[in-house]
Amino acid sequence: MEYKEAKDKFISTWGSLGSLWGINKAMAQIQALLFISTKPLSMEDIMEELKISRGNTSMNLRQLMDWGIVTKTLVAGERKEFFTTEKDVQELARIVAKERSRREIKPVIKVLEEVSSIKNDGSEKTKELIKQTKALHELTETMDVMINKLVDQKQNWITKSVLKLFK
Amino acid sequence: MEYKEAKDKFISTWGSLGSLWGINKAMAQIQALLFISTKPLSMEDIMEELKISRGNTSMNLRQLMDWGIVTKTLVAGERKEFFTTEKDVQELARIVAKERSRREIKPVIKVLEEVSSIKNDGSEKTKELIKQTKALHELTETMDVMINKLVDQKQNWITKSVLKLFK
DNA sequence: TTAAATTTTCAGTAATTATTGAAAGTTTAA
DNA sequence: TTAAACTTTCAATAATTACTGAAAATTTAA
Repeated sequence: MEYKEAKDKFISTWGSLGSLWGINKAMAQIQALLFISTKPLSMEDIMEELKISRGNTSMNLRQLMDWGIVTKTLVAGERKEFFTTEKDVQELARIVAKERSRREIKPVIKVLEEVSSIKNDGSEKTKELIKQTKALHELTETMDVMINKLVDQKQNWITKSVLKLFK
Repeated sequence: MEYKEAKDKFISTWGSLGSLWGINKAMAQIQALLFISTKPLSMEDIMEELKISRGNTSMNLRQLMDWGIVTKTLVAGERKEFFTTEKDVQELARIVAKERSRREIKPVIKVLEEVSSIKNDGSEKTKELIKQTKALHELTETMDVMINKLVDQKQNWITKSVLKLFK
């Protein structure tokens, strides 16, 4: 496999994976492109490389910046803006985990809390609703705590401390 | 908040969350409904409760069974089929984690392996592609191993052994 | 200032994904 | 057997989501 083929394969695979972890294809592909680029890319570069429109590029870059994954960089002597992505995979994982916790898990926890604390009128179905949503609440919260603690361990958290636990 | 409101809130929240972790709304809502039901439900019950068509119900129940989350159960004296979902949240989490690993993570790992092992022609961009996809490969594989090990710990894996690690 | 370069916004459209409903298929009781 | 009860399939359609392209807005060089 040559460079071009490998690159395209990486970008398209990462792109379709993106839609699974909650971001759209273009957003994931832009990130992938920046991730393997040796230098900052302009909007033109990205549009051309991925064959997507200016508007699409602009909107998705904005979202990536909202996530904190991509940043604008100045290139000496150039008027237009250039973009780079976080290059360290572990830092990337930390950012994604934090954002997903904030955007998705926290709101669900809130609803589960509300639902599981309704008044128990003694009926079978109310008891079951309370019991099951409580269990779900506990699980979700524990996972959320785990994720956040995990990603707070800056140095080699995965390879060092966690893996050996489950040898 | 009364039972009906709490139930609806739970089902709709779980439904919209579903689309985030890779299954569609109807599928997630059916699972949610079964999860808080005190008895097995028939297709009619589900259709009526969620106001969805027979076809939709049938297809999504099938998918839930493919995932191993929902099972058919016989109800004495009844001709039609009834359905139940796994009621234990931890078992549920294990099933979901395993399935996601198999369906999503494993294929990505395969591509990352391929891409990161292309011939190094010595150019900057090839070196960067190899370096970055290798890092991603390592991270993804480690996370996958973690998830699978985690969910193999049957008893109280989360609350007992993991949480205290990150106190 | 101003006008060229660049980016953003957004209405319209395209592409994708989910849902319906009815016909075809299957199962079961008698 | 057969016919009623029930389930599945799938073409048609609806709903949702993504993308385009051009006009409006912003930035910068002179």
